[in-house]
Amino acid sequence: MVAGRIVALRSFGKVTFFHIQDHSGKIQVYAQRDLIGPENYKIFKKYDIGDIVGVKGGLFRTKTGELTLKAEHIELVTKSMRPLPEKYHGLKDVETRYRQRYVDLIVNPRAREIFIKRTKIVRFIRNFLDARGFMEVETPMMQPIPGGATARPFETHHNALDMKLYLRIAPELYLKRLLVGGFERVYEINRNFRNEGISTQHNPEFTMLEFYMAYADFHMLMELTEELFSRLAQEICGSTRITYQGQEVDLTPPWNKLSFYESLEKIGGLKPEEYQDYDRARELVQKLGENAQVGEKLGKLQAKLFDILVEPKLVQPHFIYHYPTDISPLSRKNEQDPTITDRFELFITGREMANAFSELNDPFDQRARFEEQVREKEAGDDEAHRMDEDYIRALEYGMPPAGGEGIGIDRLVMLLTDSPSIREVILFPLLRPEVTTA
RNA sequence: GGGCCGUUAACUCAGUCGGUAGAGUAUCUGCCUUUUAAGCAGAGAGUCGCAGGUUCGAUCCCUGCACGGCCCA
Repeated sequence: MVAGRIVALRSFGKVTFFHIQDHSGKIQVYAQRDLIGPENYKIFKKYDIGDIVGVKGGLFRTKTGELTLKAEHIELVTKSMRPLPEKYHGLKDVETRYRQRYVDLIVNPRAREIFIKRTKIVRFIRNFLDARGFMEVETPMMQPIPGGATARPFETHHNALDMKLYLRIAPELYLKRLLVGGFERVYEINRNFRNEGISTQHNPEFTMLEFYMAYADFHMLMELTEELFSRLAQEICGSTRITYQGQEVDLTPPWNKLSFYESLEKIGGLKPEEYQDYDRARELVQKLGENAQVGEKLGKLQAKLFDILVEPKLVQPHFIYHYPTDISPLSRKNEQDPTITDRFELFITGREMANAFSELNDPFDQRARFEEQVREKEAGDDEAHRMDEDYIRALEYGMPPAGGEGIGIDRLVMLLTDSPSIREVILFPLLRPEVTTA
């Protein structure tokens, strides 16, 4: 007995060909009146495209050579009350595809394929990390202090405790508490929530991998990242050279490495005095059409210059390292130059794919960084990091030196499935509610 | 938040220089025992996104709104 949904139907009176589809694919069925009986055939003729049927019978090859099930018995399993979209053009309307993903999945093989690959990618990452002694954990999604990133959180309220809670913007500070607790290699793959705009690259809830590795530093993480991405590409796309939206992307290691300042010069075309002089940097940001607040830190201005002048040009994989300390409140300072940190970001196809650093484990420095962030928040930056006394207390017990990294799973899936929009790789992307009546 | 584009049958799309709409698919009926976008003949199916305005008359022109897409901030 084979069961599946009828997705195509060609009837010739006393004989009918149709295709049924299940999770594994499609197969043609041949139904002959004389074989299943005139009464049953009459009932069968009432079935429509979209109905789910069960078929019993043996296999044979038709004239055209297609492997086909010769039905001895057919029964209706589930009746479809709504017609499926047209067989030839399929369902194209993107709004309907996202709102009624169930229909999209029935009729568009490409949609099915993306989500199957997504599952494979996540499974591969888990295996990759598990094989290296990492332990998958779950940390709070609802947090009293939303930390670990600079972003606006969603707020909610717990009635019984009468307290404000936030949906997490990152799991980072909890994962590092686990390093303190002695779990030396931990990771979490789960949702983060950021109360920001929606675009082809942003959904308010998105999936993030974060992992932390005691006694590792950011150099080791670069190697690990190269290995993870190149092996993933090999596994999912069959090659480390892939195509994204018509551009060739070569993920074969080793990848390009440039310091943040080098990238401003070599790729952004700036001279040191243009980005190191506060007033000139601010002027340049404004000239490029970005707003620059009065009290904004130099690092922040430099990051804006980077976003405009450098990031879009990083199509091939690039590690950009040594980010300004101003904009890296959780990263360990560089030994030689305390104005920069031992942090890198990975860019591919002009997009940030990963963010990693040697973790700041000095409680005194961490307190000073938080205090600086609080000052910025008071000065009007509502994305600045908040003070987290318990996190500092945890560091005071001693956190082993460690490297930590975050990788945006949605963007990674976009890259590996050649998808132009994040909504193509999220089963149910956020949309405004439908007005309708359907 | 700004700009541009879209919204017509369940789906994919035409269309009306302003006179209340068509095709193919799907559905229903009839014919058809190897088809695969099967074929032939016929039928039903639309608050032309919503609300105003202009007009004798608006799906079409104007304004606003909603939803969506792309780009920008």
